[in-house]
Amino acid sequence: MPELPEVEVVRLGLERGVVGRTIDRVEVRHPRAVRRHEAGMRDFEDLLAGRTITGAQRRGKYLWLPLDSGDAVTGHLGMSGQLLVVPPDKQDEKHLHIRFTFTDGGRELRFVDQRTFGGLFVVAGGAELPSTIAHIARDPVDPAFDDEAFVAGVRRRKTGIKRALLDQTLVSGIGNIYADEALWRAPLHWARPTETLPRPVVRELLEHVRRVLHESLAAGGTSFDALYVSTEGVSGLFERSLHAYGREGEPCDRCGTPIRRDAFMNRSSFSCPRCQPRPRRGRF
DNA sequence: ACCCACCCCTGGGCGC
DNA sequence: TGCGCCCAGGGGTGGG
Repeated sequence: MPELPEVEVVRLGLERGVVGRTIDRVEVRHPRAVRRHEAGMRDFEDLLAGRTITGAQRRGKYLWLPLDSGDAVTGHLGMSGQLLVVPPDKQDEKHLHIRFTFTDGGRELRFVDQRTFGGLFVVAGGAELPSTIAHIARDPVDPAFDDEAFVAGVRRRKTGIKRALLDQTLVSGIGNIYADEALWRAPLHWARPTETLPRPVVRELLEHVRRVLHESLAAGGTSFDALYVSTEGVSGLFERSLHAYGREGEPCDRCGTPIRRDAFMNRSSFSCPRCQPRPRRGRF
């Protein structure tokens, strides 16, 4: 389940592995892997053949590769998407959906996705910021992220704090794992109403978000269910540093109380019942 | 303008 | 051993 640190690890791999290279051919093997591309998968293939990749960019969990044509190959890894840079003679992965070969005959770029929640598309003139993802907010690792606008935005919402953290139009890059980890560190209960949070508390929470994202990035990300790997196929090591996510029944690292799991938003929320007590009037 | 439920998908784990 | 069910969950969409 790639979130910001995992996607950033992939972006770094793309920067090393495909930037500056010229695409020879693109082969789409699964129609659903090409998303939001009106003209269809054949057009996707045709637009990319012969183009040179000039960069590797990221906003939140979205990635894009600007091309010398001014277009951009844009994509989201969804739950299980992988962008692998592998030797051409390596056996095809079971869920290999899109293959990019290059004019230099070197390593291929492969989009592999078991659950097909992810996908790629070409955005015309999207080299700067693809229009399709213009609604995605900057992420907390972005130097241009506006902390005070985020604080004000959170306090304007009428929702629970975890919903706000997961809202990619308010702040991007945070998914279930890092939301739970930041809330554990804060510590705040996931249902705490946003409008009751004092400014300094929101600022502090933002710092916890930043810190956990940076720490995870330094560890190569979290490979909780082995579906996330780098472009080189390497798993991240941050799972061993998680305090809340996936630790139901295990003792809280702060107070020893067993971590609880709540069903929420069709997913799980992990928290410490003692450090993160339920608010009296929470937004569940 | 904002909030939220629903749906897309596959494989691993588990109970019977 | 096999079947069916649940779970993982980001984000687009459409309804309220």
